[in-house]
Amino acid sequence: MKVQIDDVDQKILSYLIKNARIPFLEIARECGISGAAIHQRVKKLEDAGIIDGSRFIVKPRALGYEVCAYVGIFLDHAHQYKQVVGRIEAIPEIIECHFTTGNFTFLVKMLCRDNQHLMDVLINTLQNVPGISKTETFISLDQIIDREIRL
Amino acid sequence: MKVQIDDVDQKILSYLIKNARIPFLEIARECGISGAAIHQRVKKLEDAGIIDGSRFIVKPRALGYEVCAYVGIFLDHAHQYKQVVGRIEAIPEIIECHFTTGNFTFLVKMLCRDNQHLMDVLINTLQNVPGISKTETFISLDQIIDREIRL
DNA sequence: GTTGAAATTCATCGTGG
DNA sequence: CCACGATGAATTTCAAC
Repeated sequence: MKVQIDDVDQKILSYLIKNARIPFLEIARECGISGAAIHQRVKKLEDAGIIDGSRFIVKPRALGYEVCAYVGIFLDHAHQYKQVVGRIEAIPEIIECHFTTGNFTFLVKMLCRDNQHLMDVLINTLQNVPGISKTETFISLDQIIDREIRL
Repeated sequence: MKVQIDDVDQKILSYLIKNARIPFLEIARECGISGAAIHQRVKKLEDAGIIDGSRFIVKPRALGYEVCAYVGIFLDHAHQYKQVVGRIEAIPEIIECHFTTGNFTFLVKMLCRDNQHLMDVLINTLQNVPGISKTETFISLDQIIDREIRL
């Protein structure tokens, strides 16, 4: 699972991380090697699992999702982990879920249309999951940074 | 800043969110309209700021980043907000930063190579920022969900 | 908003150094 | 690992409906 990444791979990734639709030939010109070589390296990186697909980034606001919140989740008992994970996965408003050290068992990131919607998910969905004892909500009033790892 | 998105736009976005490199012509065939129409609609969505670029997703682990952590940041005084933001932006390990309600002033997401690296950022970088009084760290032992909004 | 066709550019294979 | 060359496909533009 450990794959060697050289400088050229890094350079390729640094372009693709910023713009998934950049033509391979443009990267090739920047790197001074042929398009076929870029093609092969990208394929290698994909096969190795280093690249995990690509995505267009859509602003949640534009789709009517005005509220972003993090929710810390407490469990009654640790052994309810699996069932709770299953229930959480079924909640579409949750776009990230981490199993964390510290006070919470889970820390999840949610996108909701408005505060009413957020409350609905908290009260009617999350708190109804067997095993979840309580939650702690942090509403993101402003997302100041959102970027990829620096290569 | 409010733009109308119809069903076709939604369908286009639903494809591009999952795979930024899918050919527009393939989307065109699925939607039953011409490739040129897809091209123009995507351009419209980009110009309207609904689409905020595209990215290849790279697994942090593959690049040697083994540790993902969320850190809650407390400030001495609220008016130090601006300076602290500036300092936080300069920390490359921080890939997200939210201004949040609740106990913390900021909640940031960090990627570090290992626990040693994490500790270094916490002690030598974050705690050295004037205005930051203390921090609370949640290490993500497992990221269970990572997805885009459901369209 | 949409189409269809044209010109350009690209992705993706070989084969071979 | 890489370059080259060929071909089929995709992108992009534009006139026109």
